[in-house]
Amino acid sequence: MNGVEAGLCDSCAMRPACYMRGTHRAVRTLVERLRTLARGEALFEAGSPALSVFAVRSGTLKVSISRAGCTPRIVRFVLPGDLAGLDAFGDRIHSTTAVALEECEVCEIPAWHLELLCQMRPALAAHLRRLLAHEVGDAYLHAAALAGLSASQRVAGFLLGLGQRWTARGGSASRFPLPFERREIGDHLGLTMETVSRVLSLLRARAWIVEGPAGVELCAIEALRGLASGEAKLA
Amino acid sequence: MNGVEAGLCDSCAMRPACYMRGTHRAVRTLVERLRTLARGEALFEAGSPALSVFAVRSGTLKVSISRAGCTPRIVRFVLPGDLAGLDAFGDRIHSTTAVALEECEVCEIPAWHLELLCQMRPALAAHLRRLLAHEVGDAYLHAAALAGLSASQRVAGFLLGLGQRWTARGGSASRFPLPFERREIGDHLGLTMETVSRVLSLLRARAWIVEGPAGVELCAIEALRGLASGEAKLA
DNA sequence: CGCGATCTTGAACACGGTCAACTGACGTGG
DNA sequence: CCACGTCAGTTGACCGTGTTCAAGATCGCG
Repeated sequence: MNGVEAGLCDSCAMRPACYMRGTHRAVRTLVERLRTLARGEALFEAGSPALSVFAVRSGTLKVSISRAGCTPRIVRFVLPGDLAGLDAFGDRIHSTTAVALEECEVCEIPAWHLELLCQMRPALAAHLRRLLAHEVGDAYLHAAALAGLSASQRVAGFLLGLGQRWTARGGSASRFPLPFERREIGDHLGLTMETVSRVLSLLRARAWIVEGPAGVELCAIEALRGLASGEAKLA
Repeated sequence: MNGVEAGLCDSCAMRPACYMRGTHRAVRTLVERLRTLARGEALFEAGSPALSVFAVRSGTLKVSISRAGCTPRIVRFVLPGDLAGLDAFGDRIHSTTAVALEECEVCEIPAWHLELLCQMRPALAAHLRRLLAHEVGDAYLHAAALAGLSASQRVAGFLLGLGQRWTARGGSASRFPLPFERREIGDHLGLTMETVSRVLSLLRARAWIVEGPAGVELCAIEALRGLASGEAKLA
């Protein structure tokens, strides 16, 4: 728990700030504690006070928002290295719920601590603004996709986007885990489980993807790109 | 241009920071200059360097994002008092385009100036984080609406949401200008112009809204709420 | 007055949702 | 060890919402 772990922290969004790096003095750590979440366990829930920001070391989470009277919609998936709970900087009340999709390890960073640090290190404050601005941009792109793309475009774009995110973490753009249920993918893309299943079945039939226990492999990235951009269709 | 204007600045998102307040020393102003935009003119465009943040004094803008190969989608509408161009804090390149829907007056705030000020005034930095976090939350809610709501729910929710935003600015929740074309509303809600027109026609036929040259009046807020939440339907 | 842009309305179609049946994997208990 | 229940996923048939295409209506403005 003291000292940075090789690999694990390399692509963490909080790396520029994290005190753990290279020190063994627990008292100097930015991270209050390491939390472990079991599959299905909530990291935070909408409506609860937002006191901390979380950096995910391992595992994936889904972040969802519920509107009165409809099923919760997943606004984003959190991969290792991502932050969750940045809405702590809003009204100090979480507007979203984050649930672990598998066993997860997260660093809990008290918001007051982070804010204090921001006052002393302008670069950190700027970094945080950058992360926030990036999240806004991502949300806008997602909304645009929901508003304008067909089911198969959304699914293809989703897979390609995941690949991109994994490469940014030192993984492969074409082979990565897919720890989501069909329903969860649908809740993220504004589709039903059945539609997601149908599209994935077609992609498999075309051998553009292969699904296995370890995740998914994108075998025809270019074809998927054509599909996502609308140049090609899944007749 | 020096000194705050009564009313105009009262509900500005930058009010806690704005140097104009109560001073006549032009050199102490946070605002670099006041820009006037004609209808249709762009405040900034996607891909261009993001050097400033803008506070809108009067007029409304549309902020849109384009994905390759499809028509631009409007991610939000900017009302007087709102900020535009907060994505300046991301990669220093605008990811969106902002276009005036009518004659607009905006305060241009250089990003470097704002950042400098943030270092000296932690409260301002926190305020900015709050604005950013709020924008994330709004974008998530919008995405959830696009993913899960029917056409009439979206339109009703859009009108109610606009009313809310106008009340926050000291206006009326039930009578406000509607300077958007059908097509623009559709581009925002993920619908076609025709569908927006049909829904609005039905709302007019039910006398739940009245449209005039001055804008729109919501005559049956409760009915609209029921529609937006899905309890009622526009048969 | 006449042109163009916006808005409206209608009719046919297609995409994705809904409902339902079936499969296969996994875990529990007889 | 197999029977059973459960749950995720698959696949099919049907249907409804919203899109598409097309024809007018309305309004602003030269």
